[in-house]
Amino acid sequence: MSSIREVARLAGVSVATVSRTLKTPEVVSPATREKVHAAVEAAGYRPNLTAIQFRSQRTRNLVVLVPKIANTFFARVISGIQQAAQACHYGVLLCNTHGDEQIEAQYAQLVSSRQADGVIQLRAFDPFLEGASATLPMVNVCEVLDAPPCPTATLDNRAAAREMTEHLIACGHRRIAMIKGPRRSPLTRDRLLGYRDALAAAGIDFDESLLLPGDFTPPSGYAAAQRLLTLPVRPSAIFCESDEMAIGALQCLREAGIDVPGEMSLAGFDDIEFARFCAPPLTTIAQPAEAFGEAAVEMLIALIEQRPLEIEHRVLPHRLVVRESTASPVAQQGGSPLGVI
Amino acid sequence: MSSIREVARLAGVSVATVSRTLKTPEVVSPATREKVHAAVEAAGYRPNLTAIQFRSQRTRNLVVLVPKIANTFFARVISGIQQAAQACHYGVLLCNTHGDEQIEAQYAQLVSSRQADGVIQLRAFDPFLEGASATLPMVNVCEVLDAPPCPTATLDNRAAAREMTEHLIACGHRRIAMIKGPRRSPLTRDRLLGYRDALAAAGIDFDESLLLPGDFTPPSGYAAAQRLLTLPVRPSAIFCESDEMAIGALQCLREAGIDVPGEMSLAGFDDIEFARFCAPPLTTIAQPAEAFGEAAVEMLIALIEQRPLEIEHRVLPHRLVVRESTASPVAQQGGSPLGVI
DNA sequence: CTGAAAGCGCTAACAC
DNA sequence: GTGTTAGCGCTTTCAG
Repeated sequence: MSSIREVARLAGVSVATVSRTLKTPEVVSPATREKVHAAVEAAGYRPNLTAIQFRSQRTRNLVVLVPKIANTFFARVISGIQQAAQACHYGVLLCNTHGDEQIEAQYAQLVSSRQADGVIQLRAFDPFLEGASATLPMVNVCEVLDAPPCPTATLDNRAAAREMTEHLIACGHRRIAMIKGPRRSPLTRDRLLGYRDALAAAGIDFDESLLLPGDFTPPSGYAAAQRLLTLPVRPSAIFCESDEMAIGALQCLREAGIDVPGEMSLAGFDDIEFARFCAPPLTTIAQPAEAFGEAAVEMLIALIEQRPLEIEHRVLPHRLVVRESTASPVAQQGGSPLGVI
Repeated sequence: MSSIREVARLAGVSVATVSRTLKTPEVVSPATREKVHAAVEAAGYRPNLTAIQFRSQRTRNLVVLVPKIANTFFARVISGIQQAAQACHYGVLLCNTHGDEQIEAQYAQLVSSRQADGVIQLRAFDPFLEGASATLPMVNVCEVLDAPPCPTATLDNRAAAREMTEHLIACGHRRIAMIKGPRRSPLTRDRLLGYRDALAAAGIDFDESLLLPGDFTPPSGYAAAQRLLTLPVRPSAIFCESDEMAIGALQCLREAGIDVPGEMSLAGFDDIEFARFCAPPLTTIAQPAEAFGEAAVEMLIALIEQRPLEIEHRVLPHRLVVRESTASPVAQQGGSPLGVI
């Protein structure tokens, strides 16, 4: 493992000159530059990154705190983060937190231990955030924070939920159930607001019994759908706060022999890859997963490099994607087989 | 940012004693240990990881090279890696290579630059591997390498494909198509071997026209299924080398009005989360994704810490999961609606 | 059991 | 333009 010293010896120059040739070649004469490069080659020199990091107090690493790596949506965000970081010559240190705050805090310490220059958080409710963000560069994306102690990028969840609800109302539905995320999540609360906005605008009474909690996973969607089917007056449409829950709900409806969208319209949220491969393809709200990752990296690096942020809290665009899982409840009498086969 | 020196001053001991208290407490007297711990507390001391890494020539970081982070299967493997690494106090540096060998080589250099202690590769065909693995700790999982230059963990792909084919034959199928992965992949070749083993054992002639190439994505499965439907004599079953391709194929069959499994049996590979939520739920081969990650970490850390490996090339267990997408071609006359709704 | 001191590989003043 | 030199924070001999 040849060091800069070995290269200097080979090139017949000082270590400082080697360092300069590598870092700021313009201040070195072309002739010495040549010599140094030749020596680098000859020595098979590879700079020791740990020494550079140690010396420069910069690691060019970002830590990413994610509740569940294997989640289809998060995986796309991570992919976007990795992509953007790589372009800026930053590395990505990945941490699966399982929503465990202790693990989160522990990993965030990597930054105070100078193993990383900043952290990207993909979730909300963080006591540790409040204290930590004061001292270390941090951003939060995808989730909603009520009093964000750091820059954020989110969706306009209220508007998105309103649009979806309006779409269902426009189809002719008036009894629209909602399978929700965890109760205490601000994100879920915002979406409820949008749902109620749309209801109110259409003069439809809000019915609390049509609200079921879930945890964004298929099994929770399945369970919620089951409960909805036991209601004295069934809804004619179900709006799920994640495609995964919608997929679980779809399974339940299929097993119960209920045709979608013939007898029940179903909508999701996220537009994961499999949404278009459902039977029937799922109406949903597309979230710009990779763009969340890019925004996170962009903002975090600005923070790290002490550049001012133009926008502290970004709102990324969503898009209502209408596929075949939602239709008019009138058509539900006919029950087009096209929706099922 | 208080350093070890500050702690030493506060505790009234030397820096060496502080270092020892932190690293090898057993060689320090209980009394001094107390004093040091108190001083650490008082100073709010956080060890500087970059200094430790630099000094000790160990980073406790693993780099993971993955072709596509957002792939459902890889995401699970990554999750397993992260989990296992965390348990061993190692960090995970994630790199999306897009199968680009230049990027892979560049990232592998992180190790020679001592930014990481070893690399986990999740794919095959790597010219750089041959040279690199000689010098740096590296393992390869999930993929198949013909002349592995490093420890590996794989499936017995031949046996798995044989089992699935046998299952289809046992159902009564004799014309079984296969939608395959990229041609040059050894993994895909092994699975073809297993497919032919089963065919031969059942006395069924091999028909090359039933083999279609794909790239593991849903669109490629869709396209391949389309081509199969134009065949003069259609197969009665399709075996896809990934669930994602099966999902694409299922979409195609649905659009063509072909009932699964009534008119066509369909099988996948991987057992991704959505396989059981397909309509009908997909028969597939379950791969132990997280276990691949754990095996990778275990072997790599052994390599790094120069402990001998009991097994150089591990074969992880697979499992045939029979769901509703495969059935007897005899039953295909009746076409149970339960399969579709 | 503890302290003094010598670096790990690199950068950045500061001289020349 | 280039060389000399003093560390960055920590570990680790080597003495005591």
